[in-house]
Amino acid sequence: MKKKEKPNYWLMKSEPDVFGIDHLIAMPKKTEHWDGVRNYQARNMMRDEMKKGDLVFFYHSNCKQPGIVGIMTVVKEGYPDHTAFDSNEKYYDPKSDPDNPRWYMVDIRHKRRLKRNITLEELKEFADTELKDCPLVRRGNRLSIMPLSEAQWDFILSLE
DNA sequence: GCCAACGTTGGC
DNA sequence: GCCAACGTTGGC
Repeated sequence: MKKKEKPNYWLMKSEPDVFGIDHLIAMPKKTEHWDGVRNYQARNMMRDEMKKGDLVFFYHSNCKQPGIVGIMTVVKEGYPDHTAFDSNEKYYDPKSDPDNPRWYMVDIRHKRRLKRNITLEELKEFADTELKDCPLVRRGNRLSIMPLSEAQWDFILSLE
């Protein structure tokens, strides 16, 4: 009998003014490719580790009230970020060659909003306990995609 | 391969 | 808008 694999858990940041959860919900099938990531650590996670069916928190960054606003799911695994090849694109990178792409993305589908937003301020209260290993609540963290353990995921959801 | 300079992220 | 923290670049 085939056993269903457990999903991995992630958190992905985006600026609501640029692409927020409302933008995702407005997309056809509420699905969009997560382009524009130009950081190697985040790239590696999308290219190598994110699997179809994985669950992702949608985090709003660089805004009045940063925090987690919804849940998404991975619907397409890592493939080359074509926006890096197009000089008209904001995230154009001449060093990314279509024959040897430097940047990758995944496709993400909206699952649901949280019943209420869980703010960074609130999450920081657990920086020394339940979330002590989570880079999100550590000062100076700039990683736009990060993995969460199942325990961290469950804990955050329990705050909802 | 070191490291200073620079650019970007993102909370505040 | 400020600025700390961090990643990347490039001279040496």
